[in-house]
Amino acid sequence: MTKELNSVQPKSDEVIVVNRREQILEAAVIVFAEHGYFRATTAQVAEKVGISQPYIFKIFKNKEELFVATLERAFERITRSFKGVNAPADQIVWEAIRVYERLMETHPNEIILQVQALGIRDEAIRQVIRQGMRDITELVKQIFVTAGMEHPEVEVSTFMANGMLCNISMTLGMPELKPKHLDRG
Amino acid sequence: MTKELNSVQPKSDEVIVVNRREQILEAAVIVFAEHGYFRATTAQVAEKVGISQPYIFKIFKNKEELFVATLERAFERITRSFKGVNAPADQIVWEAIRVYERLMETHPNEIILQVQALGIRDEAIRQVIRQGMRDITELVKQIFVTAGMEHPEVEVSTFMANGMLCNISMTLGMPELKPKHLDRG
DNA sequence: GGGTAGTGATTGATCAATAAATAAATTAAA
DNA sequence: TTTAATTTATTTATTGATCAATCACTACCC
Repeated sequence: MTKELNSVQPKSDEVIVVNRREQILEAAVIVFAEHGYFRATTAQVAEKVGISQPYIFKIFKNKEELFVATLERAFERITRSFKGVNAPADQIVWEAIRVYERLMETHPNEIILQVQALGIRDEAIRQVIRQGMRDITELVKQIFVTAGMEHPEVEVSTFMANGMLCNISMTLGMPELKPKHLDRG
Repeated sequence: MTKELNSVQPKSDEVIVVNRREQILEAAVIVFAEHGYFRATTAQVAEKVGISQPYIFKIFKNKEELFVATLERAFERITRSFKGVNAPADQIVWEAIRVYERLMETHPNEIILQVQALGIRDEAIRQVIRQGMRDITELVKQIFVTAGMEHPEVEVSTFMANGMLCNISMTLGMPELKPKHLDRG
């Protein structure tokens, strides 16, 4: 049922040292997205990696820190994706949408993770998501301004709102909730 | 610290029978909004009502059912608020926004509850929030159509997107995230 | 023989949920 | 109209599970 993720073939005698931290994060994203932060157990994450449950705590101080790390990773991927975006003013929004849509296809679990995090009341997690939202907003604004857009503030806000509705639509499994703009130009 | 909510003054000999179910729901909204569904304990809810913890389970089958009830209550309040909305096509959106903004002021905890619920992976809760979203979307659409609006589908979608961003802005305590439309017409 | 990578066994808290008992109120009987 | 019976409201005490986190140990490599 739960497939291990660390299926690494050592080439002859050369031992491939996989990064345990990365492996754990990779598994954690999946487990957290499926069961939610609180229902997910460190044992499930460990099982998916193929290590013992206590070993998680050799690498992450506690469960919260593990979740924070997965969340930060998710936000970093978003900002990294947006960093390269560049287009003339009349195309920049569609370009940004395109980039984000691809991200949602390739890393749906990270999107789910973020929607989860919106509702978590633990302060450490709230801080991460606040910072993440700030970073994305600022970055998108910078992109829109650079493209020479008319009303960047309003456009950024609209972009964030529709992006959020996209996330929620996906997390809830309600495709009918997706923003209607996106249907056709 | 945690103030009891059932401070009811019986008028002379006339005994005012307060509805325990309602009292519990009232307390639950507060406790859930503050700590989140999973961290909130039934003991905290009970303490706030001024009853014993096990008594909660005489009225609600389990914790999940209690949460579902609070969530349904929150959604009902939203739909009830929108039910009466009516205005000409060029004012209907602002009217809907006005109504929703008042709701956010009077019942912020119910909004927080909904944002929380977006990320919860338990199937019973997901169903409630899916239905709630469907109900609101449909109702807003009906209002917009009745007002004789040009592109109701797109407008409803935009309304939902900005509404969600509002909710998130509130839940995260990030006023700067609020939709920029709302600043001025 | 010390460092790195890892495991098995265990514990200590936390809570939802149950069960058994009690008090209070309401109805019925005498 | 007092009292007995019965139902309703509520509590105390307890349990049973679940898990994050710790500790003490092993195996391997340089």
